[in-house]
Amino acid sequence: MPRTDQQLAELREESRTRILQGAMELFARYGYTKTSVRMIADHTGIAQGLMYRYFASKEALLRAVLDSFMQQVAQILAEAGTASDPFEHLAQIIRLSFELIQQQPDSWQLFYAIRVQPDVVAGLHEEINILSVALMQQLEIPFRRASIANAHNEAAILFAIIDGVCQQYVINRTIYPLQAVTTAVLAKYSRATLTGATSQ
Amino acid sequence: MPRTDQQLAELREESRTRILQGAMELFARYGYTKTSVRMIADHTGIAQGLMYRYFASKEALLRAVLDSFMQQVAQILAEAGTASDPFEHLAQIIRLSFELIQQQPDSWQLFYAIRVQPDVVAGLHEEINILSVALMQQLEIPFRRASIANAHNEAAILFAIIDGVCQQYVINRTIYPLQAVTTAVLAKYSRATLTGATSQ
Amino acid sequence: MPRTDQQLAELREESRTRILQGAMELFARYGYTKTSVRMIADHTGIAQGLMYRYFASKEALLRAVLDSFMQQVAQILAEAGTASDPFEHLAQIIRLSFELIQQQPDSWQLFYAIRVQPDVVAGLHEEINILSVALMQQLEIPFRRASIANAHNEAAILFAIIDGVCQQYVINRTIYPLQAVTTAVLAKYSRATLTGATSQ
Amino acid sequence: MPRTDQQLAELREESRTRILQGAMELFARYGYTKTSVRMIADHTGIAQGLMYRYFASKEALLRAVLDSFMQQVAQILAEAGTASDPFEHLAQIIRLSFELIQQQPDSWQLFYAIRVQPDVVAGLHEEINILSVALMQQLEIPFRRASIANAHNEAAILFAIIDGVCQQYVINRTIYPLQAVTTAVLAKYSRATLTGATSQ
DNA sequence: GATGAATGAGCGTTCATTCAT
DNA sequence: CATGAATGAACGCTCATTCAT
Repeated sequence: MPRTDQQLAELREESRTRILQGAMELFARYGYTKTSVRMIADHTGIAQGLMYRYFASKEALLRAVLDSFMQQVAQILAEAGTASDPFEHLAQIIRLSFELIQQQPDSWQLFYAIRVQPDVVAGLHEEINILSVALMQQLEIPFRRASIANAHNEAAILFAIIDGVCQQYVINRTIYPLQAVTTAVLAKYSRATLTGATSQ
Repeated sequence: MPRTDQQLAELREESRTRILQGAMELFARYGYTKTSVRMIADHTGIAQGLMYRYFASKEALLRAVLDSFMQQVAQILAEAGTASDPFEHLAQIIRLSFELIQQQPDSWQLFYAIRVQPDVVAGLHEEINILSVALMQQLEIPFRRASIANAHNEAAILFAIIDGVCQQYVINRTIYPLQAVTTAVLAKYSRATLTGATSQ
Repeated sequence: MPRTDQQLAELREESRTRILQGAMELFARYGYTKTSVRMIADHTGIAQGLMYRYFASKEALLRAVLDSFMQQVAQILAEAGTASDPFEHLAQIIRLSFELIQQQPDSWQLFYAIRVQPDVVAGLHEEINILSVALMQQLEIPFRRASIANAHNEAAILFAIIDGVCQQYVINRTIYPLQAVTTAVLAKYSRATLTGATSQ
Repeated sequence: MPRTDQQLAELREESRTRILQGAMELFARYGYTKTSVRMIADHTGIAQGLMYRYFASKEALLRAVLDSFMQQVAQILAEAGTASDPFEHLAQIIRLSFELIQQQPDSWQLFYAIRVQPDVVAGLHEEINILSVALMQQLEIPFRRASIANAHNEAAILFAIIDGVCQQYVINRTIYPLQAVTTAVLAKYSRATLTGATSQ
């Protein structure tokens, strides 16, 4: 008895997700280059050939993995600013960012690695830029709401801090003092500091 | 008649440099993995086999490329702090960093790519860490001399800013507003701001 | 529709056998070193890469070839001594040995070549020694049963004769008078000679 | 001041000998395939290119090495038979053979390895055959002088014994009981045994 | 839809040989 | 005569991709 279209669609969706999920894990753990299609097949329990029904190539799979990751990140950060107080909003974003990096450092490492590699995935650059711009705009909001001068540049600098700290952490997870730096960054972006108390 | 020792040494030095230089360019442009030994040979105009007279392996070549780069960077930054005024010192370091990234963005891109890729070169992580620590210590000096509280964390944050900004620039050279950000960072680390004038 | 497990097993078995067989022929004909993986692929009509699904390396393939050969030899010689009379037993072994060398001289040649080459295959030496010792022990039995003095040394000498003759034959198949030598060896190890009739 | 022709000839001869000697050592120690031309150059202290002035190729060098070895062996064995008594003559040959193998097992191992390898050196087979035949003829003499029946086959068998024993020894130098086997072979070819005393 | 055996281009590397000096 | 840097064909091997079932 043939399956209904819906059943087929579900089957497809499940396989696709399984591959995507498994690839994400392995790419994150071993890096894109060192992860072979066979490894993905073994890890996910599907046949090698099947991957090519869902993704045109290994590179396309990487793209899908990164798309999924970036979408996730975009969504999480979009939901970040619930605080009405702009300084608290800022603090939330900072805290959230450093939590995210701790939760799945491997994925971020993959992202960072691909991001600096020119031309590994055609067209990915643009997407990454879109994400970056979106994040920076998110970041700009609280500065603007707090009437901080030069909100755009402030956002760029905070973005750079977060980026830089996250990357240092990812590279050197055991040693990097993420807690201390988090505290320091929060202090630097506290109401007291930003509104000009004597010491920052 | 055999060549003299000096002729030989010159010949060797020239070939070695040519390979190193060409490899640097290609690694930076296409990434380590996507650059094949054949490509290096073709690009530099030497035979494939010759590379192995000067470098034990493709990996050793990468190491040499990175070592050369890191040594250069370490030296430049070590000579950065000539100003007696700690705030000027800070400004010098910031300016210099952003100049360096503009001067050879390809090399930095390669460096950033390798840095987040675990295990591409055995033992390289340690070297990179040593460099990072050295740079952070350089950065700490002016904060300390300026009697800024929590100099260590301040250095970490400034380091993150520079790292983050440089990486953004490298990824998106044409669009990233490096000038504006430089100015903003300099303002943020000016005497006026750090010693607590009303607005930062 | 995926193949059934049995179909798969058959497919695999056929490929494996084909590679093993082809490798045996080429190794025997050209020697291990001069036989390239490409040659084996071309000769057997399979793709180069496929070999590595069945054998971990070219060396592993050689090992498999030799193991298969040695196992065969060990089994054949183990079944050699069916005669109740020790002298007839001896004669059977001698005849059988010289028959075997005629039946597959190439395989023996490969075996002899590898045997004198130290370190071509790690750990193979021990296996070869085990086989040698086993064969010598086989050889010792009839001497002992015939109450010949110094059976151990007699076995060593007969072993050397067989080895020496086989090797000469293999090197120079067209010219070496294997028949005549076989007859002479049989005479030397006949009951009459061994039990001390006037002439040997 | 130009050198005289004779001086040049001596220079040539010395270089040639040096290469030949060094190659022999390395071929014997590591085997032909595993010895690179560079290794020979380093070992002998001459330039790589120089080898090609004296030998057309690495293979030609091997040929020369083996020629030299075979010639040496032929000469030694030719001088072996000084005893007037044919049985003593036989004993001398046997003893000498087993001494030779102990003196330079590496060289013999090289010889054995090349000998069973088809086509490694073009035309070498014939030379080896010539040597074999010469040695067998040497061996035949005492049998004939002792009026042993079937001297030709007896020589073939003794030749096989020596060959087999030497090879076993070479393969397994530390374990093979060369002394005991030597004694046993000498006993087997003693006057008493050959002329038909009761036990062999 | 799913399987995994099969393919073959391309990789990093070695090394006998050549050649400018 | 002697040197050793330079060459490039060939090696063993990997792995993204295809295809028969």
